[in-house]
Amino acid sequence: MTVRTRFAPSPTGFLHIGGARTALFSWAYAKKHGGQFILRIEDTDVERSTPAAVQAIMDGMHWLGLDYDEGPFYQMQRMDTYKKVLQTMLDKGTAYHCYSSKEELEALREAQTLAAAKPRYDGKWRPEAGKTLPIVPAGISPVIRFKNPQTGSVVWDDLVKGRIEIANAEMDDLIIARADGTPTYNFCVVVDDYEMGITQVIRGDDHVNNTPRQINMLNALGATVPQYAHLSMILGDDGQKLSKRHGAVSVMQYHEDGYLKEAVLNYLARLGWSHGDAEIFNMQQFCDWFDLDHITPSAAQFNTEKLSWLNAHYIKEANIDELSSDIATRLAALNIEVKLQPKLQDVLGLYRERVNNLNQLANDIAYFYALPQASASDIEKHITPEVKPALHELAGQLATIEWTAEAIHHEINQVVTRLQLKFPKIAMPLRVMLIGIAQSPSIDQVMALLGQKETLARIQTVLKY
RNA sequence: GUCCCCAUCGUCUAGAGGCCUAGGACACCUCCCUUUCACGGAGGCGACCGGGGUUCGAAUCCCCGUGGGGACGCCA
Repeated sequence: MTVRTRFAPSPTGFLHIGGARTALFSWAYAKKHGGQFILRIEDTDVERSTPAAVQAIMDGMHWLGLDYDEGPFYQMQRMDTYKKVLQTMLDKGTAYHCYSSKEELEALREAQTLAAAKPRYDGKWRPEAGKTLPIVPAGISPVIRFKNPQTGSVVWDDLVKGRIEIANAEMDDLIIARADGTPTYNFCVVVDDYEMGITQVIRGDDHVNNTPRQINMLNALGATVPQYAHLSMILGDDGQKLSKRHGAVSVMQYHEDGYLKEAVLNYLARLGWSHGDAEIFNMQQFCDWFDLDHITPSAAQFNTEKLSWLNAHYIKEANIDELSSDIATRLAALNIEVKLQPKLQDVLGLYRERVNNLNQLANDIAYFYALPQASASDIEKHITPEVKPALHELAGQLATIEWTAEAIHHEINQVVTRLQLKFPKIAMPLRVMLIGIAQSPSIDQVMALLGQKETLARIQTVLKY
């Protein structure tokens, strides 16, 4: 049987880090086994679902390169199918109409909670051999409930958590269609997983409790039960649960925040899954290695520092043209236009080794294309009266030489030696004058890239004071 | 409250009864490299939640605690 997995988000918000990892694992599992990965949009909650959220989710998946083989399928467009199945179940007696009102149910729940019992439906309208049902009230449209078995238990071997057994006595008859006739989540999932031939359901931990109900419905439908793999959740950097109010951000935010998708992907893959000591691997390797056996069943805390470490690695590895185009975009956002000289690729070649973030990279090299603004304290600290003569002398010499890093280095050495100064004594003020801060790569290389004319102009500007 | 799940360095994890004196990675600390800041290199610090079993032998299996999390909607 060919493997078919799916990612089934509800379009009520962006694709966050947890959803992205679920999608990644489902995707990788399908790839690993030469199967299909399906995208299904669970939009039956009309109130909260939005087209913008659908777009946001697809944008996130697209950025990460999580391509799907089938879909997107929208549940709202599959109503006919659901209604047909609903009718079949009603006919077969595995589902029934329930006329209990929302108010009635709420009161019931309240009473049960008060009595410290598990809130659940009391089975008032559940048909039973020899049982007389209440009189159907006029003018009330009923909901449809699934007739869940009341004895025995549901057992499945979770591919992540192992054997899980839940007693049917713990479950009540869940509503599978609302009063307005629209089917609900657990029912749609069952019908879809069945009809789409899903073989492995890989989803979040929070669905563990839905699984036995879904298995019961699958059985009622005479369907093959897929395998289930429940992924534990991802906690925020602070160990707290991620929520809209606290720390949950779109994966696209990582793009904006200067992370390469390769880093995010590698990080996510390694969060809750491992392959021996492997830390750095590309998606091809990940798909080759991926298995459900090595997923940790416990929750994992997100660690931005490790993500940054991976980001640094992938910035070094990145294709230089792709990196350039990314950085040019970020510079544009800073209102800095990349000029022809120095070539952005060359500048990046000098800088990419030292950073772990693309925004930082753009920011660090901005001075090549825009005038830097040194702080008064840096100027005061480094451009002291005693080095000014040296700087003047150097400036004069630099105007005459061939403009290469070697020649510049040689020239600085000459001046330094002649005036009996330490190299940093002159390198630091040069940095402040040229770059605006006292930290940079090798100053001679920076100057070589900046160009003779620009370098001298910047030096003169400062020395005039 | 009921049910379900989880538990190894600060963090991500390796670990399938002897390869464990518990390994790797991030972070941190020290040193080296050095023209500053980084990068890089070499070291270091640092964990099996507690208690009972089972066994010749337990991080690993079982039970009980404890702690954390999840579910209990005409949400998904």
